[in-house]
Amino acid sequence: MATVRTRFAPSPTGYMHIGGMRTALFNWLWARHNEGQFILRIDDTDQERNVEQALIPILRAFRWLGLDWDEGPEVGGVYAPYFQSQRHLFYDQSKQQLLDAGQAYHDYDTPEQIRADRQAAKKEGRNYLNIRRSLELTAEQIEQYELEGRPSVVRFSVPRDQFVTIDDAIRGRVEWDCSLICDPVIVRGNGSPLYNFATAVDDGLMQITHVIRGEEHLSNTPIQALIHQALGHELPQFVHIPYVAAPGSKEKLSKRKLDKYRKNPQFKKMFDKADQVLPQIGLAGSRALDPVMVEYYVRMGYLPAAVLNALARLGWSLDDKTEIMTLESIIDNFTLDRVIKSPAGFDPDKLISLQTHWIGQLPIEDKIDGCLAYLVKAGLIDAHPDTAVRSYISEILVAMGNRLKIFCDILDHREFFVADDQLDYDEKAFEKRIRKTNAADLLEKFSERLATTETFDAESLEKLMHDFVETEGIKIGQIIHSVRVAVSGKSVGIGLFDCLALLGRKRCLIRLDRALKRL
RNA sequence: GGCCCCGUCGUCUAGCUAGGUCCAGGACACCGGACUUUCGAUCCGGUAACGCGGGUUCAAAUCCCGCCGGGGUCACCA
Repeated sequence: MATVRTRFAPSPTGYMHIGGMRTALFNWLWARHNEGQFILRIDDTDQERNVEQALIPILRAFRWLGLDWDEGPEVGGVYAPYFQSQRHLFYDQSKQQLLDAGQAYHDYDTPEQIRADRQAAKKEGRNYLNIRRSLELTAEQIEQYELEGRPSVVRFSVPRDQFVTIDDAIRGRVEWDCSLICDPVIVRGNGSPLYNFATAVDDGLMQITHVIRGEEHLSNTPIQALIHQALGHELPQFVHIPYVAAPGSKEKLSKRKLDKYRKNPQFKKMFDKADQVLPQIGLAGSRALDPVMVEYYVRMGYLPAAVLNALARLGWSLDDKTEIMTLESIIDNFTLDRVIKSPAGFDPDKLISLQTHWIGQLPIEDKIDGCLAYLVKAGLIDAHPDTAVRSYISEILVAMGNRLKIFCDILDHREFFVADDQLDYDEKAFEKRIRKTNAADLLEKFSERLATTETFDAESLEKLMHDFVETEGIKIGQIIHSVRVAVSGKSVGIGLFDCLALLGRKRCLIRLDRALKRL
């Protein structure tokens, strides 16, 4: 059996689409599962801008997830070049082959003519089929046109008396009536090839065995199949996987609908989080960074393992139970027959839950490193923390437990890093837990206890609290919330005694005092 | 509108190829309870789905037909 060769062919857009990443992942997975090759090819036939620049975020996304490519940019390969913009020779050759065989022709129709044809078809309510006027031209007329320098495109000549059939690995047998298919333009007036043509030429030349792509490409598959056929290529196995839909919808996830997504309840959380975090770490607002891009997850502090796990579960499953999977396990078990047919809505909540799992698996040192980056960027600690700082963070992380889901969540606990006089108070919490409850008296007394107690670890502090409550003859709820707000500025957070112990006696006393003075 | 694809809890999905063990399983979310300290933490529990209508059959989520619904795509973009 031939070696499995899959490919992902991104257009250099300057960012990596999360749905595209999922497609890339499936291609990579299938190649790795079969010990075949995964090729990265850059579809830049229509690129005016700086391709190299636009490619950086895409390659970075691949590297971040640990998806390596056997052939492609930077690594080369026997089928080089891997940029379509550098493959004109091949396209010219194939174009000529088609032209010579009468399977393609120069079309001299003007855009105006074509537009008129389309409108006429629409008006009459029939399917638009291009009119092959240029085929009626005499040799003299063509010569005349060429002399005039009249522009022409090259169209592939669809055999209108046929049916094209493909046997898709996921959809099964799909058939199209060629008499309904327009002759596609394969080469522009300026000589550059078009997607459907370049793709078929390259997939054939590069010996691609499996074309795994989003279902949205199903409709241009007959054209590619026809071109393969005309070029004498063996047809690759087509694998049309369901596209990734926006959360809670069946619509394809699209970068153009960002404004709409900001209102999507699930996506909204992600946007809000970015709005809150990014300014703190010196990045512009989330306008430049959104959850449709892989970059978002990188910058927010998600784990590759989590994103990989979530992406793999979008349209694919191992069995009826397994949710948590390592990349190795996914590779081992990844088969095409377990890919689902219907669109898969991207679920941010599921991602978070997977992320929570994977971050929980991380060795503490890695967790520290992950959080450190955010603390440094936010200016809360020095760039080169000593071991004391590291172990302080370590203790905080232990106390946080699964409250830390994403690395940037560490910024929700600024209270452990800011100077005592810089601590911000949540005014609503302060009002409710301190001002309204007339907590001043109790806080003062509690403060005295803290000042005199011998040991200041979580356990003894808890004991101290219970003693205090008993001697004062109050309920614990009457004091504990006030203390929390006084020392941390907020009403929620890690366990109170862990919080007090972490801050240490001195800071607790200063903060308690400061809170009292605000009254 | 033409062509094509899809349709199981709110969401991701298992089951459908070889009909019964499925009054449909798991996970996330949600709701509730517990933890005589909060919580977006932890533990426990609960609600919740085979789009509709016909067939075939002793038996259908699973097979057949029709309908309805959703989506993708119709460029000298990829």
